[in-house]
Amino acid sequence: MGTLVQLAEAPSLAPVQVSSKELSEELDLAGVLHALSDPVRLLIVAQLSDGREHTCGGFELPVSKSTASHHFRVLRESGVVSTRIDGKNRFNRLQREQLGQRFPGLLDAVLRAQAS
Amino acid sequence: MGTLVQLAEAPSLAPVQVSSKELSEELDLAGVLHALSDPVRLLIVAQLSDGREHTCGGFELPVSKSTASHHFRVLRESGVVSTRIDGKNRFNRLQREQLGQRFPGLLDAVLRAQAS
DNA sequence: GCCTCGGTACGACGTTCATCGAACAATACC
DNA sequence: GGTATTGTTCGATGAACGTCGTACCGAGGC
Repeated sequence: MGTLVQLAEAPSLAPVQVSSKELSEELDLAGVLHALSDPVRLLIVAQLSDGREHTCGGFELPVSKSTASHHFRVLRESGVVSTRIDGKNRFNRLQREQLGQRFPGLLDAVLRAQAS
Repeated sequence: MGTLVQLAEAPSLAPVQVSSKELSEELDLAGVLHALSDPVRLLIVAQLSDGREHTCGGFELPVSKSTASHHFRVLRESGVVSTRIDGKNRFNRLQREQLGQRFPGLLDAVLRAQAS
């Protein structure tokens, strides 16, 4: 079974949040827009818009492995994407609920614009 | 009467487009999102969201005059804002129609998110 | 004419960014 | 144990960005 990092079974004194933004941090509008303002990252969110989980390697991206990892980190830290670790895979998922709650209609508009 | 720069009466061999994007250039999603991903520029579009025209000096911005001019240029070149010259004033207006047509719901979602 | 006012253009400066290759770490498989 | 596989981290590098002050320019007012 896959376990989220912040729910690791170890007695973690400082629970590391890898999957998405800390609950205390606010979703920042400028930060989210910046995360979405890169063509490669728009490709990622477009492929994630099916609502399913995708591993980092499951994307067709025109950049190197390390650059792709960088873009996943930007999306993670901005709160657009969450990551669940399972074995040697990272399963990424679009944070539709949180984003839709904080910025209603924003992600949908971006996805619709990207699709056209 | 104010005249748009690209309609200047002078026999301009290379018509300068100041007010907004060239008609030939496409509105670029990543470019628009990048233009909207700065706090100062979000302040500008928020104050422009009343639909009326505002001069560059009519904004309350926490930056210098030259920096503000830079941000207006980014908004202009991305197609978010158009500028009409009248006398010694530049009147800026939000490009709601063009943006709404190309990216339906996007600007509205950003403005709603910014307002909250 | 001169001077002010509104805004742009030009450098300059420091920061951030996107990109890469190489090294590293963790997991799974043999 | 050894070896892939998956993804992150670490410099490094060049480009873009945000910021500023100063100089500049066009329009109006004196």
